[in-house]
Amino acid sequence: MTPAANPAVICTVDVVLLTLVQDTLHAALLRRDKAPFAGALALPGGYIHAQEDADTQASAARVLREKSGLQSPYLEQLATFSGPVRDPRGWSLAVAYCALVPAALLEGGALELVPVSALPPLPFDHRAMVEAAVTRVRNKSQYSSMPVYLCAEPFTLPQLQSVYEAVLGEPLNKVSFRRKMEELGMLEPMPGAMQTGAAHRPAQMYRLKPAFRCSLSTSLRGL
Amino acid sequence: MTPAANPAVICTVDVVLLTLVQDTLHAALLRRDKAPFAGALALPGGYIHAQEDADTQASAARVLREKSGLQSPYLEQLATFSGPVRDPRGWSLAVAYCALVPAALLEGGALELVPVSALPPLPFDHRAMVEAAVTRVRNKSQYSSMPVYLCAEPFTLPQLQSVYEAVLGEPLNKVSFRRKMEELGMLEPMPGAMQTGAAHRPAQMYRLKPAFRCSLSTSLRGL
DNA sequence: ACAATAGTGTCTCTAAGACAATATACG
DNA sequence: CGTATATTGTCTTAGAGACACTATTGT
Repeated sequence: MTPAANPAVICTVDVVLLTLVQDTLHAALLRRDKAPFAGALALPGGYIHAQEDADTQASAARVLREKSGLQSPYLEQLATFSGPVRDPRGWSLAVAYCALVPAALLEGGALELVPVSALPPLPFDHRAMVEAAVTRVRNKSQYSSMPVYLCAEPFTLPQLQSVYEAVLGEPLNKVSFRRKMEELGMLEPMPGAMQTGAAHRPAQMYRLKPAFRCSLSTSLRGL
Repeated sequence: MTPAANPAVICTVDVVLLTLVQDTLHAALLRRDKAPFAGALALPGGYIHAQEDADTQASAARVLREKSGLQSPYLEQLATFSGPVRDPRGWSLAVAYCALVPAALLEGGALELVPVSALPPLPFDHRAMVEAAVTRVRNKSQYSSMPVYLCAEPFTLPQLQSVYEAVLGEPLNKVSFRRKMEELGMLEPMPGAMQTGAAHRPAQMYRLKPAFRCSLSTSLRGL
């Protein structure tokens, strides 16, 4: 059987871009300007460009760049959604990616931030994609440093803890949290950099160790 | 932009079928009878059939059925691999699935079982797929009941423990293991069924509770 | 000096692992 | 009865959370 013997599959990528606004997870939505579902809010997505994309991860990065201007946030493959009915144009396949960025980077863009707990009706199976992304982030937050990418660098440990608490939806023990961050070994204090200005003891500023920066390259086959 | 504006992407599924032979993880390989790589050992895989497949999970189940006769093992989406060079025919995309079956079900099939630690050179990026599957199984074995699907029912707890130990590659504490199985709550003892015949106390036989049988339907969007 | 939050030391409690005692088959 | 493995009870130990104490800033 040759490729031509099968009707073409519509191949796309969709990006669930999550960020934290006022201690609440928000998904970035975009108003569609083309059919199908023109005018509706949906996840940023687009066709895979076989001419230019090195792989679907590159497609997702390109889509994100074209639609939001963002260059290289945390970007991780989520899952692939497919079937004959999810897209009215026909049998389609969408590789969903999850991106995490600090909210400050989204200022002024065309993206609309909506709390993941109050999503409007979404076209395709975009709701399932958002739910998969939120589930993934919540799960990985329990044992990994994933939420770090929701935090603008540099940050203090109390700030980072509140990010974890927002994602997990529950308060964390301060001592345990610091022990955990210590043993993950991904953070390094910035000598002399303190968060000052408040009427109390200043907090040490931290940043990701260089080895963990820009995970675009390392997360390719991470799981 | 219309779908036709983009060169067609070659859409396939590949299945990493894992089983346990003599306490060692083995992957099932098949000798390819068509180009590319005709004659080489490779993962069972095939084109997505947009006419007949309800989604890529169905494609994977169909490929498995056609190539091995297996009906409904544990089947879970792993990741999607893509790019211009992985397939000599052109820019391609393969949704990789991981299947787990007891070795007894593979008797007499055309599949060749090879220890995952001694894979021959594989075409496409099939080696990366096997590695992703093994990593996934090892990770999930630490906290889930995934290895149960490598065990033919009914089984005894000592048998199941040895399956876990084989997958994880390390001995487990007997008391902790039984506590863990207890709290996972997926197993039920079969009243009166004992593994007899050996010169020692017989072991209770267990099986999966019905709710956890045939995970094909439940693992669709499991992660 | 006081208020407020950062950072650390220590106690307690829970859960995992080690150890060991008991149970039950076959020969 | 002896041997071998299943199953269960108990002790020990490591890690997580609670609590509280010290540190350091601005007012």
